[in-house]
Amino acid sequence: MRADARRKYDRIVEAATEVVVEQGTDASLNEVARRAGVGPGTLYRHFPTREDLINAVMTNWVERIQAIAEAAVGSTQPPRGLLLSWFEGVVAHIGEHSGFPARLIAAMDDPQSHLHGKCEVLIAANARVMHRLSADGALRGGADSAEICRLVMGIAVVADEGKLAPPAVHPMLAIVADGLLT
Amino acid sequence: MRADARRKYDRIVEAATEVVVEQGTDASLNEVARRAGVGPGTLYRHFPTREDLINAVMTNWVERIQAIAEAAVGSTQPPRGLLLSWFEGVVAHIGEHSGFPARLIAAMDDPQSHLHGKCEVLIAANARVMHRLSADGALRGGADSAEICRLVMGIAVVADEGKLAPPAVHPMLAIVADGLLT
DNA sequence: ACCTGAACACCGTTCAAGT
DNA sequence: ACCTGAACACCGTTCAAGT
Repeated sequence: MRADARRKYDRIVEAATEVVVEQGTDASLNEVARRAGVGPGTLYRHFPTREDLINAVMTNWVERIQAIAEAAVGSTQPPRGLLLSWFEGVVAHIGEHSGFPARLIAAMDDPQSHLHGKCEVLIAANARVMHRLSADGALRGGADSAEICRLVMGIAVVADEGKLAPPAVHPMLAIVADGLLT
Repeated sequence: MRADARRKYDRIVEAATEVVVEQGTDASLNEVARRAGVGPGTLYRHFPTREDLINAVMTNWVERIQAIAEAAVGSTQPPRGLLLSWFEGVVAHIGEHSGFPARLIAAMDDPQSHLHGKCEVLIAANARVMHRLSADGALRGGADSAEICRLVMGIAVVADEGKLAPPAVHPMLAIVADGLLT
């Protein structure tokens, strides 16, 4: 990639991050191009699909979700508290950008999607937490990590769409936790 | 309402039903007007907002959800099976029109929405089922009907967005059922 | 090799003009 | 009283023309 192209690329991602934070994942791409000081064609050249762009905006999302999982695995809390704070972390982190939960769910069952890798990261992170609880004999068993992630992502959509504050999300997560624990 | 207006009104709802069944709740309103053989202005005169139109399309949704709840309340199944088939019925019925689950969730916390009444119907129907299970001492208690509905609607969104078949939805509902039952 | 920006087909929404 | 359909501002996406 030529130096000037690289520069434009960076400006686009920068602008996209701004716009997505303000207006969510469904924001106008022309607006992004406008704010980046770039023609629409240039945006499409670098990011042929909207998911490509979102994927670029969410680059460090991966590390953060892994860090949250790590914290849960290393926690000394009792199982229920540990599971709940992990779930709360996931919902908060996924829901930080409005529209993102719904896109993640769609990407889950579509290996074509550029966001599919992010789903796999989440599933793996969740599996680590489940494994830790399983070692303590705290888990009922029988539930696949992908299923659990889908469920929690569904709650993230509810929180996003209904603009719910964390305390309003808690009761739903509590039901799920009770369903998973022995 | 004048007779000719009434006729146009009916044709719009008819066309909207068709289009929503084919393309979901986000379908083009101009397309609806086109198919109804009506100017866009006429559509807006009868249905100032998109939710107004969807609400009209979903008129008999109410009776059907109540019938499903009735069937569950009168069932002789053991609690877990009863709860699961109620939930499955709800997810299937809500998810019949793509995009509808997400709209219902948004309407839940927005009393302004014309779809808000539909949410209340669902919450009431679910409360009846919960009451029946509670009488059998099968419920853990502590969960509000609205919370449970939100959770199930979240699963409906997951099913909708991920185009999941009923068997793929079952594991998530099972976790929720286990979380609610004693 | 890369970018621009006009152009196209679409959408939601409004409102003067008609009957 | 009710309807029409042209009109407006927007959007996603493409592609000839430029550097």
